[in-house]
Amino acid sequence: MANETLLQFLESSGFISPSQAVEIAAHFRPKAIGKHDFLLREGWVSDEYFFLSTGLMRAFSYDKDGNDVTTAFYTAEQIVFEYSSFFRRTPSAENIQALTDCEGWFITHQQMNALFHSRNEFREFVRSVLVKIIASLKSRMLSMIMDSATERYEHLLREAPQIMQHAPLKNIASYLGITNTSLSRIRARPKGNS
Amino acid sequence: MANETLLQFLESSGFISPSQAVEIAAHFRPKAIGKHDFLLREGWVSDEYFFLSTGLMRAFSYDKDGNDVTTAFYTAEQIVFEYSSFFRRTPSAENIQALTDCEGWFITHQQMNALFHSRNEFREFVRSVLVKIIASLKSRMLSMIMDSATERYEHLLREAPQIMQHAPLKNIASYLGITNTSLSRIRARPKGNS
DNA sequence: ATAAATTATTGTCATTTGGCAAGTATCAGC
DNA sequence: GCTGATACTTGCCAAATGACAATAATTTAT
Repeated sequence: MANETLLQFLESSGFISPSQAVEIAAHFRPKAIGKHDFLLREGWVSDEYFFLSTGLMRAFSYDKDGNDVTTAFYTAEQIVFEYSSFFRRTPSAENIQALTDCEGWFITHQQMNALFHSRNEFREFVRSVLVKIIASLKSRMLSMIMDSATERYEHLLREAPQIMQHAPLKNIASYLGITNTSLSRIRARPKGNS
Repeated sequence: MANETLLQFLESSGFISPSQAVEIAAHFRPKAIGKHDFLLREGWVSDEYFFLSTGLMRAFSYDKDGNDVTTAFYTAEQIVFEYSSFFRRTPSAENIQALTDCEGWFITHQQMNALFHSRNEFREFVRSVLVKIIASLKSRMLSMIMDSATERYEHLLREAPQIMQHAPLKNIASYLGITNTSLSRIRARPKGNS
């Protein structure tokens, strides 16, 4: 497994030059995760800053009735970790699981912190990753407020078809904030109908 | 206006010592915002990293029908800025407005970046602020998925009564993702009823 | 390949929430 | 204090979504 995608991801942030990317990427170690295996389990402290180069993952926790709720999907070329747990060194409330066979590269919390404090460009990179996470959470939040379930579904279909192809519908339903029954009906409804 | 609350806020992050807090706080300048005035308007680039020491603010934007949607409330002792706009130097999609007379302290983007790169402890502080924002967005997201409108309302009532006291109900309604009609009914409903 | 388990769809009906309009209360400016 | 504007409440009904249960389809394990 070569690390081209990692190099490209580091550079695409706009803060890291090609030669810096090579130096930084040298700290990352490869990691493969089989379908259905876990990157993180509830109660663990997230210790890996994981770049997903291929595959699909999801994060989930449980509601008060014990139902599994998907809180996030992670498609290729994203950093996957549990932000609160990782930075605060607290037990994670979430699980992160592979929906397909996955491959990627990781550094530990300690390595990440060392790079963060020693390299301006990596610092900017880390910050930009956090800002990107905030922006996507906000837009999902806004969508929950302003859009109907149907619109949210169609948006996901348009923006992330990989998810539709590989994730079970019940996971997609809870991610969209609806029941699987409703999702099933939305999908059955002839498209373009009001 | 003395800066004790700012000092205390910096220290309470756990990353900044009292003497460092004094040095860092020295860069902040005081700012007062009258009720209904704006800290940020749609289209501007957010350039102030603003610590709100007293008062209440809200962020809002507009949906496709032109309705005002409250995206966030900011109570005292929080950093107020538009994350994407501030860090990416792009025009803000949101407005940030004072709901009561407000006072606080700010540094510019440039000052913030200088401190971020020159001081380990401030760097950790900035990161912890971003992580806190992410955590609160996630818990609000989860609440949108798992809780009923009534539960979300009661939760807000419990966790942030200042908001209930000073924000118009229509702002609270859009923040909770419901219409003001529905909020009105929820409030009218005898509490504890199912 | 088969059986068991999981996942997805569909029917029926209840509940929640929304849309609109009328009426009431509150607030801001003069 | 008046007056107009804005905000809030309430009634009526419609639309969206959920709950539960019965299939149907698909996946997984053997």
